[in-house]
Amino acid sequence: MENKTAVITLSALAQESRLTIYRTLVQAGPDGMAAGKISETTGIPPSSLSFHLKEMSYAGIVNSRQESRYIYYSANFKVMNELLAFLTENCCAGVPCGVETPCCEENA
Amino acid sequence: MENKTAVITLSALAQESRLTIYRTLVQAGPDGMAAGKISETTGIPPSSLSFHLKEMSYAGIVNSRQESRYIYYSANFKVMNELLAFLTENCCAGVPCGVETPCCEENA
DNA sequence: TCCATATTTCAAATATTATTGAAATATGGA
DNA sequence: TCCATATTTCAATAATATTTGAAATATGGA
Repeated sequence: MENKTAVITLSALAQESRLTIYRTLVQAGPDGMAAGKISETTGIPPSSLSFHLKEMSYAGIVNSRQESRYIYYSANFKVMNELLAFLTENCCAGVPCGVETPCCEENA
Repeated sequence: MENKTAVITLSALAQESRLTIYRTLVQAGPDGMAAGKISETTGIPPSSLSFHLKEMSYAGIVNSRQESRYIYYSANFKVMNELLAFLTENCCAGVPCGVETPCCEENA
């Protein structure tokens, strides 16, 4: 991951509405949640929500799929893992240390 | 960590100059780097650098200490670990998975 | 096709953030 | 104290992001 890519990914999370949306989708799990339901759950008006989901899609932290009249959005764990790896890269200058941050390889 | 705190932490990283500064400090290691040297290394003018370091300090992702006429800034690994934990919280709805993201507990 | 509903786009206003030269402040050595 | 240098603050500008109602578009069922 490059610096610019990481900034785009981080920016997609560094905003209250979007972080709320992201965490709602993490909770919702791999099947995701329809846009209308996200709006209802978070209290974010549809047009604002759509704006933010577009940003998040562009950054790659969410995926979407259409199902009948609904569009389901879900968290993209693969991109999140890449971001975490980038942020901890060269951490401790290579010295091994104890912390382990498990994340969802299965849903990646 | 709360949603608002996480947004502040993420915002402190979600900007090209600041991510560059942060990664420079991660490379520099626990002893950190003097402000002037950071400016020189990254090409960010002193006044801009000062502005960004202030943001980063407020968010807690960097620490600083004065040494003679120099102020040394260093990455705060503890806060970064807390952020990573927050981002991966409830990941996979509790299902254990294989990815491990080691980070610097020793420098926390 | 027609309708109800789900979602997105548009547009305009508002709010927030970033940039940087110049001035101010702080520090320690001579 | 005086000077050289390190860093921050100020202030004005520029750039970017956020918000949301209304309108447009898309979808599938009747």
